[in-house]
Amino acid sequence: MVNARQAIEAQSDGGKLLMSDVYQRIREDIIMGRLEAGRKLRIEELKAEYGTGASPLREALSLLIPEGFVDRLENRGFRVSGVTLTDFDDLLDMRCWSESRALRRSIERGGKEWEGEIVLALYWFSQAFPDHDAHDDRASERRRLHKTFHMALIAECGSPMLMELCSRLFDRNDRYRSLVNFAATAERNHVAEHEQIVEAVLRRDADAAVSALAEHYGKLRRQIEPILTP
Amino acid sequence: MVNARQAIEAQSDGGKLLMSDVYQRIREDIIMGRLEAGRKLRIEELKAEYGTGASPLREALSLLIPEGFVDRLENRGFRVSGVTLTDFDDLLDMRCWSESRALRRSIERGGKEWEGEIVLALYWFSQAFPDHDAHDDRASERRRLHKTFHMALIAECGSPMLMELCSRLFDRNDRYRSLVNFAATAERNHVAEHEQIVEAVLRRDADAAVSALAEHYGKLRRQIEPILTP
DNA sequence: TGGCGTCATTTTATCGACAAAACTGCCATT
DNA sequence: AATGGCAGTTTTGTCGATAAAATGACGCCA
Repeated sequence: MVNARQAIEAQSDGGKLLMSDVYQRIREDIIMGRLEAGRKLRIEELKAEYGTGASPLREALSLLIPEGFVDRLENRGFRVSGVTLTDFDDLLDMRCWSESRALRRSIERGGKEWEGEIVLALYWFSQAFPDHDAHDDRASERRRLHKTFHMALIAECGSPMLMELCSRLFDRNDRYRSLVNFAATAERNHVAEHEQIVEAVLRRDADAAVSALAEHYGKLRRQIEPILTP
Repeated sequence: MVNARQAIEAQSDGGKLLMSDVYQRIREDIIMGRLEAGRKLRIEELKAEYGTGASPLREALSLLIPEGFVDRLENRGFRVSGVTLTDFDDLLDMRCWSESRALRRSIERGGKEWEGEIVLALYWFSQAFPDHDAHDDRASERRRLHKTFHMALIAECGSPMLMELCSRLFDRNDRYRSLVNFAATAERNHVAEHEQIVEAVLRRDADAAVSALAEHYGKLRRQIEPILTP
């Protein structure tokens, strides 16, 4: 769970705060599965791992608690929050209806430049994809492009709160994505799935777009199920 | 055997950690408007006010950031996040559709004991209300009973995440509620508004319940508007 | 008057230290 | 063999001190 750091550090913008840096690194490490679910987060260990003192660490972990990535027990420290099939199903349901709403409103409100952003984001994502590679920074970059695409879809929904909700749910979902191994992922044709959504969006066919999106999100469910049922 | 420790834990919520206590106090102070929007939160001031060191304070404030109650600027400290009409409208919209969903699902799934909880919560709320009083602890108690009632309505939606979302939105909304003075509040017949919702719920009339709920939430909009338009 | 650099003061972010709590391994007792 | 203390070790939560950054005051000069 260590050395893919430079890329993320470089991207962390303006962060003269030691704490912001460690926050983003821990967050990404949890999302990418480098810090596995349920793992104890001992302050001394993290100090060595992330090269900082206890105060920035504790602040960073505190930020991650309301986001649902970290749990805390009184006098028993921090740990990475768990992943369960029940939680995933809840998440999937939340995502389907909140993004559906956001997508419908974007389709109503979005103009040509919105369409352009989507097409562009899809292009970059599809470029990144064939080059599949389980190596950490590649995976991080792919995740970034994937998120950029999905956020572009709903960018014109007109509600900052709804955008933030979708963003948070997306990141929580990526914890589950990182659980499926790469072979399984390669079975799906991700680019085609996304193209299908875009095609419906460009036709301004909200119903088709929403159902393609739901279908897209639902596919991970079938990959996750065998992993989380013991 | 009930030992003393459990009793204390049960009585003081989140008990032994100094930080949990200060977290809840600051949170409530922001929601109730005792810490007004935009106000600078200097650590030294807070140390005196809440009687603790810098570390618990910074952790508590960090928890409040993702919840949207506190903003942070690099090397410029913390401040209470702002309230605007735009933000309120976004919030109102989010609340209407997320609680509508939660309420519909509760009406589908909830049983007799769910109905009982609602009736009970309404009873306690209506008891607390006529005794109106702008005094702080009364206001806090009324807020608590009001929230208990609304959470009881959606308690059977079956989605922990949706419940948490509604809970967070409710608390953010209460910041706006605390802006309207008590005279204005007294003009409304709060108990009647809530009874109307309950009546529709007990008839299992989801459409009527949802629209009564939306109507209820919308009423604050008219009270807020003159306050936030300068 | 009004903009600008400089210096002193305040405020922030971080570190190291310490008391209290939790965990661990061991031994005696049943 | 299992249970229940008991001491030693780790780990947590909090405090005070300190360097870096921001803020504010003041005088200088156009």
